[in-house]
Amino acid sequence: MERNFKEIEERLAKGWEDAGIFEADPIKGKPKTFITFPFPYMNGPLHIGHALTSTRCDVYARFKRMQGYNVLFPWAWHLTGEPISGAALRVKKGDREQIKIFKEMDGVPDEELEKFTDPEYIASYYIKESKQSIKQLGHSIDWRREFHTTELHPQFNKFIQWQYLTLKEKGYVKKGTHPVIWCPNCLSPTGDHDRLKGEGATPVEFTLLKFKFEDAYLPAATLRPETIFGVVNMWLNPDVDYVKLKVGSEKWIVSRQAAEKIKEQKEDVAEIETVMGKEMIGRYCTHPISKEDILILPAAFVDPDNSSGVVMSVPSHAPYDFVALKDIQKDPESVKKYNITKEMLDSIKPISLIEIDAFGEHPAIEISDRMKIKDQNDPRLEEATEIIYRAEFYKGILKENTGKYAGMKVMEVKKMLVADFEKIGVADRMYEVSEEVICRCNTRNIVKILKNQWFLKYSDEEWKDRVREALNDMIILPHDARSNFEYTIGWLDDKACARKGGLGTPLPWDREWKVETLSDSTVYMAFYTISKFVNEYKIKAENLTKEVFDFVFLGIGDISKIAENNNLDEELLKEMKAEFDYFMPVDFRNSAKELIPNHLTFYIFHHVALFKKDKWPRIIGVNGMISIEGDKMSKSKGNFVTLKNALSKYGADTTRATLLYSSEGMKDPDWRFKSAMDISKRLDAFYDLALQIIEMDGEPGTGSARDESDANQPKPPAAFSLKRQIDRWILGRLQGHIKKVTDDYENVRTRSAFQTAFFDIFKDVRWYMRRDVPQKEILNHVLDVWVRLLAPCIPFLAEDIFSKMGGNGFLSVSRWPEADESLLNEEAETGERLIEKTAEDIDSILKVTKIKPKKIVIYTSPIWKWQVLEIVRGLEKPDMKRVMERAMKNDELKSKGKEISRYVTDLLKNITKIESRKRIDEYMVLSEAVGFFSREFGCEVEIFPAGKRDIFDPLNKKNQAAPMKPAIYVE
RNA sequence: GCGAGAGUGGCGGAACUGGUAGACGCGCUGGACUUAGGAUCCAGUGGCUUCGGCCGUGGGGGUUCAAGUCCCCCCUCUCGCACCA
Repeated sequence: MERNFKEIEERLAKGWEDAGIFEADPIKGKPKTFITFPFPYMNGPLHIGHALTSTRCDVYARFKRMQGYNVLFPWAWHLTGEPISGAALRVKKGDREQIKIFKEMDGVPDEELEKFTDPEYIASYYIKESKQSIKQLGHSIDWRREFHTTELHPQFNKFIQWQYLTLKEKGYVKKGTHPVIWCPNCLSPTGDHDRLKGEGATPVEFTLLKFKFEDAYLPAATLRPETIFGVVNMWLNPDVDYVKLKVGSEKWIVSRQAAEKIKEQKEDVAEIETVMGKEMIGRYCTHPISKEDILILPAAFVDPDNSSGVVMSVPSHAPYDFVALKDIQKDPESVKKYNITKEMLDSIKPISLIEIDAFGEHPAIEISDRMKIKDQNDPRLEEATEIIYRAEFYKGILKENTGKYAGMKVMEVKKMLVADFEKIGVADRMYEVSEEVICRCNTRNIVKILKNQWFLKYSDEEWKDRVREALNDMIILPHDARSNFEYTIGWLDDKACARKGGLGTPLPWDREWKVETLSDSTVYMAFYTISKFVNEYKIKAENLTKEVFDFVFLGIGDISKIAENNNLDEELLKEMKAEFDYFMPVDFRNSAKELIPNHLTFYIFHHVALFKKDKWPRIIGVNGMISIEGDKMSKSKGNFVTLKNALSKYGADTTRATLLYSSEGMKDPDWRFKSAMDISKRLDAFYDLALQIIEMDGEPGTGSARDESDANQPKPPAAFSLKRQIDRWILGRLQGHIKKVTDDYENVRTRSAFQTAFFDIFKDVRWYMRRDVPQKEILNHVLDVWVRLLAPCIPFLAEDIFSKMGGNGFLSVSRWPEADESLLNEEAETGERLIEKTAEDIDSILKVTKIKPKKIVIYTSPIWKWQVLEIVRGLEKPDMKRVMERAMKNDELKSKGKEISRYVTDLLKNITKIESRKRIDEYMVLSEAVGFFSREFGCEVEIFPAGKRDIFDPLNKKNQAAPMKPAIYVE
């Protein structure tokens, strides 16, 4: 029969939904498992990466449900942040790129696209579509608890406000100031992914050293404030417009571009007038420390876009300065127009202030000579600067002329020096981007100091300690990932938790700020436990006050008063609290590994801050990052695989199995079209085999295994006839598989689980059917266990086969099989191994001799060889002498000294190859399999024990017979 | 640069505490069954080979009776390093 996955999947999804089997309510005394998937962001359709992570959650949910846990697996949607509202705005403006993404990548039809100017509409569109996909994918979700974030959901909004009010109360939220990369056009911080250029760029702090110039200051920007002691001239760009600024009570002269930055970084800044660069050249400013006159010289290399546009010159330690100065000194004519004379130029001499072993008096001069740098346009100046900077920073020591800093290392003195200079009003600071940043809106970005920004105090050591405590009690899967959490907790610093743009929940005490996306996704799982009531009873947002949440989540307050104050039924309030108490904490949460340094760690932080210890998270699972055909998945590359497309192409089971089988641990899985096709074919084959078993002759189809009292428990196998080794073998193997698969699911090792539950059992069943006439009852039982083991991975197919077997109710809520240790059968295992190996050996003999066999004779090992083998195995360091000593003590062996020594020599040669199997009665095992051998090779087969006298043995083969390696004669 | 993970056949990938490397799947080769087969079943499949073996887990050293696995050095790839979902 054809496997029509569409028909099967649609029918069963509806069946599950109609029966409501995935809806979970508290059941007294029944253990629960609470599983959550990080709610997806709805600015586009779900993709195959979401599906990987969510399917891992669903596998765990289905597994635990079958194990008898009351499993709650809810779902919600994340709308917080800029992208949805940004996209809506771009659609409104007719942005072609954006419209193309919606149309071509996401497949949004034109009539829908028209409404995409509204962020709420975009969200609702994708929620609808995604919900459909998740249902189709067979996730066992309790949809009654569905919700979405931001103020678009007033009740959830209240929940986040409760969270933040509580955090603030506890002192985990504070006000702060912070430099960010800022787009002056969008009027918002620009994150990495919002940049056309400058990914990875960060704000860098420059020290401004203020040189008095007439009634103002020239603030020279530098990363090397200690070199102030070596300044001999000043550089300004003659072709640049400078601006005189009022900065507080001072006046600064900086480039026009710098003025715009300073406005974003300082208080009380106003522009006074424009000053042309060339007007200032040839005049003198005053050194802030030595008070000496410093000549201002022209320099084209001064970039008005970089920091203040004012550069101090330290030719002794800065190659640029040295080379530029030399260029001018060589050609005094060029600066004559600024009224600069040769004498003025010649009086400028480098001042050395840093001592370093690798260089002499003037390192910058030395390196410029060494590298034969021609002039200030030489591109290698960059490299020279780098070399000197590094060498001096790590190894340099300040000289006598630096006053109180003399003798100190450069790397140690920086901070102290800046602090000192700031104190005496000589230094200030400004921020600059570490490299050019261009926003997606095509605007060049600057650094802005955000004031009155709200921060989560992740730097708090006490908080961190409690997070570490929580982490210690948690299970991290895979275990390797734990160190990533520890590392993250270590470096985590205060984090801005609110933004001004995009969608979100306003901070209750400062409503112009909205809780940003990584900060409103940390404890929302608690909301699932009450969203059922919110949805069902349409509880109003205004009734969800802080005291209500305090009561439900923390057990604080008097229930009657709270009920009255908030117009809520007391019973309802009680039920909400009971629901929370029952289902919390979250037992299992899973996501991709990229979320460890932020979301997953924040998740622990907030739980620890808000809830009692018994509500802290239990297990976190992580998986790798998915790629498509070996490439990173991205919309711009056009290799974006949506869940919807995968489902329509391959169906749910194939999609699930392909994902689950694609990787394990932290390895990055790769989605390949071909793998999906392979899996699909294998599933077809499995379906055929299952139907074949069901339709086999024998007891009518109900063969497997139910009893009325416990509808879905597999039948105790003891009732089967286990006379044949092959029957004992397959049941024994099955127990081993049950144990392994159970352990794999427990640790969410889906690849291993699927390997065993699908392929390994498949292989065993094939062997069973080939080896002898199969017993229908046994196959029915195997299939019954088999579909249970597969149900978490391929729920539709497993469920369908289960129902075709005549199973009662739904497999999805049937019992998980338990391994029956008493059925593990090493003897049968060894026996089958012997048969398999013997068949292989005969095969290769036939191949080499090219005989078409008329008769095959198999000679099994004599007992004494087993005995000798056991002696060898029993010795820690076997050698000939010790083995023979032992053997000669045995009366049965004594008479065979010569033969034994020959055999032992052989054994010791291949000592590493000895299999440690228990002795079996080979003669009996092979005799039982005579039928199998004759069928396989199409001829008469005889078995003799090699130890027996007077047996048919024309080529004297029997002496070669050894344990697990019978001798073979073919004619 | 820092932290984490990884590098194994033609391919995807196994190998838990060091113990027959390449499980399982794909592909390929041969065979069986077939009106047919892109179906199914069976067998073979790391390289070299004078057919006795020899060499093989990114590269180079080391520990051990025994190393993909442990130790040291180096190379390459992936993810993360925050105001972004």
